[in-house]
Amino acid sequence: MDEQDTGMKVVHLLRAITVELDRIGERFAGLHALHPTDVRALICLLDAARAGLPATPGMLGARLGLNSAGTTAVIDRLERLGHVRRERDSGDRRRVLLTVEESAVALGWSFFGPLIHEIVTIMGRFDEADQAIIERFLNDVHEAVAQGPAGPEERPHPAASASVVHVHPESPPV
Amino acid sequence: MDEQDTGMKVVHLLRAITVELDRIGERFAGLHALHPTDVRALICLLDAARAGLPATPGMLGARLGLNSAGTTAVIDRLERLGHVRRERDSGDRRRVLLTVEESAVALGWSFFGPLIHEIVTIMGRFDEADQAIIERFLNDVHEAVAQGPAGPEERPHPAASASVVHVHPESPPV
DNA sequence: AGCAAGTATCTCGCCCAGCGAGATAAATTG
DNA sequence: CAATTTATCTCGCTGGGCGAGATACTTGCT
Repeated sequence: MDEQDTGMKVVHLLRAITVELDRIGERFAGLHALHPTDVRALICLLDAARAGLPATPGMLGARLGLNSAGTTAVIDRLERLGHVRRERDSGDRRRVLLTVEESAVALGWSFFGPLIHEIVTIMGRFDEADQAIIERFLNDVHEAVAQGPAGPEERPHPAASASVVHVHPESPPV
Repeated sequence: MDEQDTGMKVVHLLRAITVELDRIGERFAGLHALHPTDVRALICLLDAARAGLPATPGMLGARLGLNSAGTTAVIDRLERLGHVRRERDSGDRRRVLLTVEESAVALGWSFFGPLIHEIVTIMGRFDEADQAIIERFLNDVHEAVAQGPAGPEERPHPAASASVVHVHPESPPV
């Protein structure tokens, strides 16, 4: 087999995995009366919590590519379901801090736990050297996708990039 | 480092890659006056075309988890933009066959081409044995995610699963 | 053949997520 | 302490997607 072919096969596998993970997220959303956006928001808030960073509506909206109105709506929904709580920051009283409730954490684990366990198991079937190779590969891919395709096409603010995007009326393909 | 830790690191990398690929898809959508759903539809149609399978609205709607009304709307939008064409199946005249126009294929490559090239390049930096390991790993992960998390929870029709999902009013989290 | 049942797609009317614009409240600066 | 900046929320609107039903064609039954 040619190296290019293996490369393309890997590209398609990565895309297929992405599609499936999206589908799983949607299923999770449907099962718990959430919208896909709400799930993304929860993931974002849990990431922040794990990293020990304070989560605010502003940061959440930027991360999700929503404007302030939409962000308020997402938080309203999650709060109504009891998954997050708003608290005024006592230091800077303009800010609202978002904390995820225990229920949300448990909810996430109950759904994604088995899948995570499965992937850890798959990793366990490789010896340490091979695990290192896999990790290196994924790291490289992550770096590649993190800086976006087609090189630095445009990235005004690293955080709030998705809010407005210019549209080329008719960009001639290739 | 402990094996579990490496496993979890890989899980987080996979999730991060998924998030970034989603973001890239959204950016692509915004740049070309498409909705995320339209992009997913194009990917789906291109996959079918590459596999040599006939694409119909029914199959597309099932794949995207849309009902028939939504499916019609997606196709209307793509057709209006000149990315797909409807053709009556001469054999079974109830059916409509969808063909993607050259413009759509070129469009996809112009955006995702560089990213694909980058990943192929990354793969090229590994020797053949390591490439095989990476491919095996991704294959295993793909199988794991393809059959969904938490085992066979429910899958009435393998195709049209996402259309209706039962909601447990309050499933107690583990 | 001819009619009932099944299948693939489309039309109509509604709901609600997200957007743009603007309001409010608190911190910072001169 | 007024003016400006920052963080969040409220209001009205657009449009993607849904449920229900219509339409057109195929297949099965007698």
